[in-house]
Amino acid sequence: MHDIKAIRENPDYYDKRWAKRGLEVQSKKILDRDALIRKAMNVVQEAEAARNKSSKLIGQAMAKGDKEEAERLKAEVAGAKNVIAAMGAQVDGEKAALNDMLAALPNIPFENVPEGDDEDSNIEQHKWGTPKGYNFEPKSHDDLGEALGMMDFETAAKMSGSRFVVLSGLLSRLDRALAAFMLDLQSGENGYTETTPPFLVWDKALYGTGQLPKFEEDLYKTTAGHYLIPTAEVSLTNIVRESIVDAESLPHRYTAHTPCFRSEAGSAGRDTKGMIRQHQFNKVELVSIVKPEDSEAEHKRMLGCAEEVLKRLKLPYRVVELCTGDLGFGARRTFDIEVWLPSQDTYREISSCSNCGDFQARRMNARYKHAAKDNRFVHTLNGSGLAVGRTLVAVLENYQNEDGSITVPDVLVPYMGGVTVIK
RNA sequence: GGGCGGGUGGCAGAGUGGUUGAAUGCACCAGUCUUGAAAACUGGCAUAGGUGUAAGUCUAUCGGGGGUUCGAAUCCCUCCCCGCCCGCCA
Repeated sequence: MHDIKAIRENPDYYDKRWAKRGLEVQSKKILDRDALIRKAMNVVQEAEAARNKSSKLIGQAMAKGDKEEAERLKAEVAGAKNVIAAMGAQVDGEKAALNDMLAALPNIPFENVPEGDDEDSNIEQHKWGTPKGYNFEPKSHDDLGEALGMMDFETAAKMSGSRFVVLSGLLSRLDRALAAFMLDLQSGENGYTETTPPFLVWDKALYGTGQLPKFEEDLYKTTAGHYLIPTAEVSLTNIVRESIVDAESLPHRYTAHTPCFRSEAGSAGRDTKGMIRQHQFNKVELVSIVKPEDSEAEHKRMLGCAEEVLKRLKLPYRVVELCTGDLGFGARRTFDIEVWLPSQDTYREISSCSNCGDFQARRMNARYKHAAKDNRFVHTLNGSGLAVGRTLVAVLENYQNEDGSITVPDVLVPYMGGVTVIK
């Protein structure tokens, strides 16, 4: 959510930053509506003040037994109420319309974010590791998994349709091993508090993190009215919603291993093969709640925490900073981590670390006590640490052997019960 | 799912239609006293918004929404949450 006061004071700045994300001028219609609301509100409030004043006098007149005066005042109040009802309805309607406008506008990028229209303008920050050469044609993860008899898309399709998979045996175990390894790293060494949050949330929680109201079609909704979380970012960030936390308690760092549910509306035909794009996948998420002055440093730290997973798995990757045109709705700055996939001969996204500034905090009213009588909005950050399904894909492809077996990365062997090769 | 009881300021807890934005206690802030602290005493202490250079002033808010009334924390409806009992159930 955007600060209407800030827009009033500096409309050009907002328009310029929104323009970087490909939006037309917004401030004019926002401020026109805002002015209209304030004008109408004045009328309503004056009528309300008159009503309150007369009502109190009625009480006094009644106490004195002055029926005539009371009746006269009642007529006054009735007049005021007509104004309140008519103008009040207009104010409510305009306020809702303004709120809808603001809620649908994306966050504004930080000044230091590279400019550009789309992913072609993203900037590679650094690379780690070197893709190893193969003296055979590397297979795709789904070919490998199916050949092993441990990755079954057809069976999943029978019960759930496309974009689902049944893992079994050692691949199922590998999925669990990866998640456990990531959780141990993030909670044990990196200081994130391990959390088991709800997977079903209300609309207001999704509104808080920015998935609603604009992206409802990407979500699954239950008959009871809950939504399935598309990422644990929703559950973990909403931990601080509608609260005022002590400044000394910051930063808060949370991690959780959860399934994520995405309808993938609009991505028909993309990545239809394999496990890259599923309706349901597991992810270990990282969320930080920090003071505004700490969010840039925390962002770098979080990126490092996510990178560490790939380093220990010895998977080659690169880090890309998203340009203004490629930023997600709620983000002010984002680093993507892309892992090397030999079968595709390219890097594919496996993590996205975003600093949302106070954007989500405003939407969910999450503040910290800066000083007595001075509560300020926190900054929120989220990142994948990592997407488990895509990490499994990367392990299969990068650790494949010519005979179709998979060598288990050293750090995962203890989590695999000592198994060193999947065959 | 059924029944009963609750939801009031940072916390505890009064308040069942008329200067109640809300008693009281605790916590917190400032001051007096003290070498310092504690205790005691004095004062202050909710949030959001409109308006104003400012002092100020006005409006809204007692879980959310709606209603009754000249007037609602108080009455009615509805939803949510918490507690207890029953039923069902991993």
